[in-house]
Amino acid sequence: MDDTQPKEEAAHRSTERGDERRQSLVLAAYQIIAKKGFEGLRVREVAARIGVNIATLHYYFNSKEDLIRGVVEYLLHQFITVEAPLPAEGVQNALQKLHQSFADLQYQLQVAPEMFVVLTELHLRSQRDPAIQSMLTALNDGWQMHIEEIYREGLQQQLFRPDVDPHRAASWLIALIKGLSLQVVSNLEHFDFNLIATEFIAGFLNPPTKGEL
Amino acid sequence: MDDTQPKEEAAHRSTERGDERRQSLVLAAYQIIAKKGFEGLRVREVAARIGVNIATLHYYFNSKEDLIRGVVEYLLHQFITVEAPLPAEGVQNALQKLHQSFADLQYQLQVAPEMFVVLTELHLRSQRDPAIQSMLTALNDGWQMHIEEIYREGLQQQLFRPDVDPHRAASWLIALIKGLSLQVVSNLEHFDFNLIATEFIAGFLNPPTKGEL
DNA sequence: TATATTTTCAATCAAGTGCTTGAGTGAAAG
DNA sequence: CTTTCACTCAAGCACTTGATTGAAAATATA
Repeated sequence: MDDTQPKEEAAHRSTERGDERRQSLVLAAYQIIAKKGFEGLRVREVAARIGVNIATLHYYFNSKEDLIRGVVEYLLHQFITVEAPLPAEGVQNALQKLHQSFADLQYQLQVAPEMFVVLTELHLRSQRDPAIQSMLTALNDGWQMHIEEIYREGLQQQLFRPDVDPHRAASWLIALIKGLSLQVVSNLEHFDFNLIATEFIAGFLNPPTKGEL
Repeated sequence: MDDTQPKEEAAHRSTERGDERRQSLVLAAYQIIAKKGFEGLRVREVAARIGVNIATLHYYFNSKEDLIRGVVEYLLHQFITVEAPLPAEGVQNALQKLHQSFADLQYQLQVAPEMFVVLTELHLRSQRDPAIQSMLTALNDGWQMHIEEIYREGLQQQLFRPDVDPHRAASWLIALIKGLSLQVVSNLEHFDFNLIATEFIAGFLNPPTKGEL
């Protein structure tokens, strides 16, 4: 039996053509959510954007919630893919890794700002939807651990002040990134991420680097 | 003439009873948005919560959008009231003011977390609604200036490193606060604001205080 | 080929959705 | 007593929403 989850998304077998349809529907929904929020998501519009009938959508997704689940999975996959260990071009030390993390995020924020919009939508939804809550938690924890690990590495390499707490430092960084992306996405302010990365990381450096900023 | 704005909210004269009704409707809408987001806001429910007919609601607010405008005004007023200069119990230096700002926010986050939920909802809406966009911008700028001023003060008092840029420091603090509140509101993490305030502020202190953390 | 399965569609439904209509209410002003 | 006023409501209008149906078309399988 392949009932890995009690709630299966749809009662159709996996075919190449079908999987493509599914994916394109999810993508369409994702784009609509990015543009109009969950508030503005209509299954009719999702179907129309692909050029299929509503019933076709309901053939692939039993319900609107199912479709949304697909969107969440798609987003998380996107995010994780980006967050994944960089195509190692030589060994990097902790500092370089931190810089790289900032650079990745800046790139994503430029190239796919909708990702952060939808992510924020999910943040709000997570209050009411335990399923989204747990998925967000998982994403968050993964991110947190990734950053924490870098800080631990940096501590071992004695790059940071010995009193730096990896957990707290990582929490900060994540909160800061979320806040910044919120500001950017809302067009309230634009930031120079290189500068931010440099300054933020410098705040934890081992020898208090005077005048290096 | 008192046509300060072209779009008046409703065609009714201001009476004590009427203003109360208006306010209670706005409050009800605010609570529903906090609980279910804009996605879950129904004018019928707003009216029902107060125990009046839908038509009564539409007597006070020409449209749902009008009602939402009222909510935004209410929220901003709340926020500004909180952000307002503290009941000065003696003169405070810049450091104390920064700590106080953190304390205020922590208090609000505990006492009225919905405020931050709705604020985040507005952040997302601001992409599509220029009116909200400008209101948020105004709020943000006011906040930013307030913090910047504190930093400038602290620089003058030589409390901070001379290379600290007030604008950037304030931007950070605001972004950090927004990120933290997002985390807290989503139940992803809980923070010790006193600790955060201390560490964050310490990062900009003038004599790099070793071992003070 | 014939048979079964998968995919698509037009048409439809019940339950909402924001908003309006027209008829009132009691209190104050004339 | 009549008129005016701010205010309230039951009823319902026009439209939208997520979801379903039954029958075709497309595709695969025997």
